Amino acid sequence: MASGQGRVLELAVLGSLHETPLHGYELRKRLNALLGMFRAFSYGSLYPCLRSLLEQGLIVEEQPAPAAIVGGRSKIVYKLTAEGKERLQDLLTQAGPSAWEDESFGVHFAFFRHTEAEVRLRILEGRRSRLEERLDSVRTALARTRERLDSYTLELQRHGLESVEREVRWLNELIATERRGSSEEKPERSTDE
Amino acid sequence: MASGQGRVLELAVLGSLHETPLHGYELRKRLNALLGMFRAFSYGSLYPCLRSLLEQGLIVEEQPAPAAIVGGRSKIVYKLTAEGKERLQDLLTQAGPSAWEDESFGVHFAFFRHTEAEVRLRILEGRRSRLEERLDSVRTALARTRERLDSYTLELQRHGLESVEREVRWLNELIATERRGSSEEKPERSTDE
DNA sequence: GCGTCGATGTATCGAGCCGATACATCCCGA
DNA sequence: TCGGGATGTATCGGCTCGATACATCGACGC
Repeated sequence: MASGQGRVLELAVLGSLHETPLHGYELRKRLNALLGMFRAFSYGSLYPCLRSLLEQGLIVEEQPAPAAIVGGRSKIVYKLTAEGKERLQDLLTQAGPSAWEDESFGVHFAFFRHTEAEVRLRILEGRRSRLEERLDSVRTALARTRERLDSYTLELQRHGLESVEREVRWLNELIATERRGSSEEKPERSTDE
Repeated sequence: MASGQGRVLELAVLGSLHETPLHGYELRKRLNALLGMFRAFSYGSLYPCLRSLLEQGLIVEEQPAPAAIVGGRSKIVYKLTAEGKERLQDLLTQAGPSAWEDESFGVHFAFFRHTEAEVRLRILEGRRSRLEERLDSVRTALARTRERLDSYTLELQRHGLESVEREVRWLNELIATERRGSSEEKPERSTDE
């Protein structure tokens, strides 16, 4: 049973197949290119997820033209079904913790183009408060134990704190841009799809 | 069978117990405080790891004085054995990929105080080249697909790249400091321990 | 005295995910 | 013609997390 709770791969796959039908190998390449430094899914996750999506009827194996079979190597091309598109819309509407935790935020963000402005804003804000929560708790813990820590640990803490503070600042800019955009007009999506 | 390959928790536990004997709950709190934003181990990892370390004879349950039992709640305090200390020394000497991958680097760094200068340098440099590898591969992939990406994805890529570049710069500073330090003297550790 | 609530404390289970691996085909250059 | 590298599908072992269950302690109000 693959991706029961961790819908994040499910979203990633559905979102990718929404653009164009793909087979596993190519799908993984695109996914990892799409997510860059944030995540890299492995086959051990991808194939079980594809099977699960098949069983749920959210995707189907596409029948290529016979000519294509003769020339090419055997590959299984998956495409979205109508139900799959519905589910994708569902997932894109989610604006709870499952959208802004570490593992999932990047994927949701990568498909923001297909997400409503209001949902985008809530995800961004949710992620920001999540990070600020952590910042608080780490800063508190640090204040209590600062004297007991050596210089390496201190440096590690400092660096960790700084990166997260930087990410919060990044989110602030994004949120400001979103607000500016949504008060005037839809932040123009290019002419794809 | 817990922590068979992923010695990272093993190192974290052994390293913490080296300072002072601890029970599970307190151990976890200290560990997570030590690692700050980098990692947060859960009981689902910690307890199996403790059991495994017990079986290997690297730690033992400490017998508290009877008086302590009467007053306190039942808790199981673990302390390092001689073999445990040996193993810790072993782990601190490791300077391979297992020391500089994402999941483990933070832990190794957090115990740099107990690590030889030469090993520290090799871990730092290993981590740096690991990150530069990833930077290369993502930048290459990005160059090939830049036109097909929307502005959100592009922003995600840009941010991801920037954070990692920043981490490389951080490593550069640390490496420079290490070299300066080791050519003159041990980079003074405060009077703890 | 009594309830109860949050922190302390030990422990396990289900499920997701990764890394390694196996296996097969295609294409290109030596 | 032979081998190596990219393409392609698929699984297995094992680690880790999040949720959860259970129990006790101390402090608080009443």
